[in-house]
Amino acid sequence: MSIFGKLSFKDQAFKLREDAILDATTGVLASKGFDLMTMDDVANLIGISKPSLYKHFKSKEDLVGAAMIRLLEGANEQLGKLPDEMGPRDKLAALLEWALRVRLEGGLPFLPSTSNAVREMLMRNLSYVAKVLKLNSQLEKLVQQAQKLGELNPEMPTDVILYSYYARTCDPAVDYLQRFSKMGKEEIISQMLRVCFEGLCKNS
Amino acid sequence: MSIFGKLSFKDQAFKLREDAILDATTGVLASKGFDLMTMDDVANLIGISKPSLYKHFKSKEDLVGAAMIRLLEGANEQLGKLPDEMGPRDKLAALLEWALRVRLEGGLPFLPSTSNAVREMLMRNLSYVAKVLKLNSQLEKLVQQAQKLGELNPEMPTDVILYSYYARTCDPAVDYLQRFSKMGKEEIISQMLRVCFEGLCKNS
DNA sequence: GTCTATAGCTGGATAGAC
DNA sequence: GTCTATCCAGCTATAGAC
Repeated sequence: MSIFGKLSFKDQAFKLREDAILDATTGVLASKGFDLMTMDDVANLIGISKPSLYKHFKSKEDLVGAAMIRLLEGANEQLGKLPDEMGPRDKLAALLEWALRVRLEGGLPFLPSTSNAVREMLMRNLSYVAKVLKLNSQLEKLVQQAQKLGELNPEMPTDVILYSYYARTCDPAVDYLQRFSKMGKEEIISQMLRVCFEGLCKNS
Repeated sequence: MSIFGKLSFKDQAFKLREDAILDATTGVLASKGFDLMTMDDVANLIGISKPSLYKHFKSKEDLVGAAMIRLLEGANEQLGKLPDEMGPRDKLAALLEWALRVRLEGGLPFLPSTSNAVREMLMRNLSYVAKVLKLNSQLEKLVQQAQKLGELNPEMPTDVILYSYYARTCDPAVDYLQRFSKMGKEEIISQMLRVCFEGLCKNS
């Protein structure tokens, strides 16, 4: 952020390295989860030593928080890209599709569905909380609009829809399908979208 | 299992103590998850020392496996209780309802949705795997029957339905509703059942 | 800034007395 | 079988040399 052109190289390099660290963190988190991820895992994966890692992020909590924040920023950006003429339900579907694709390509699930402790840890990260709240209010509005238009069930409480929507972004069925079925990524995504909106009953 | 009446008292007492240990294990697992659960947690909760705990279960993996096995046995028993005249879809709904009620009352989620490592650990427990396979084959049959009858979407792959069904038993939306909504247990259960079978769209 | 080395702690598992 | 006391591995985080 220097006003001198000279330093922006350094800043850029710094940013690149941080991005590489966050990539590695994301990968380890996706495969082992927070509790089993060690700082050595991350450091070794990018070929630096643990103390160097601590120069960039002052704690494990801080590091994981940064990875989650980057994910939320991606979601936010994705949401902003959607054309204005798109209906609210289609916007929700498109964002879910994006989240599932990220996961299927080795990224993180949107929410730490897993553990209470992880959730609480993230909630102590004010920067993370701010981004969650921002995204949440956008999504809540979309759900309400969709309900008014009859695109989503108007008789269902908004929070039931919203939380169930979040839950689909980290649905374990995705992992099972990826492991035990012959389906490809895109087919898994389209099936999950269908299950989410239509349920298990509907005859098409 | 002695053939002498005398010893059955001892056996019964032993069984009771093991049940108490498994209750405690279940409670700790439900609140902290596998990785953060310590043997001290369990031992302290029932007022015995760690070595005593190890007399009953030879490792943490063994202990958690036993708790999961007891849960699966409960599910199996529940399934067996359902009247024969009940349709396959209603049976699936009734079992899901039971699983959600167990969870809302502080029990364990059906699947270890969370972690890869936990799943692999359980898969090394042959007794657990046997029970999973047995339950799975029953549920798969029910899904197929329901699809034939048109009670569940016949055009959807059976494994998509089955895995999504499993996923609903550990749906994080339940936790969020319990924490952030004013809904009671029974209302949460009925809403989750509706979301599962009807999806987020359907107008009732 | 990067490393090697290590402090400090926690938690699984066990030895050995009673 | 129950305990106290302890071992040992692995992890977060840091000290201190270069």
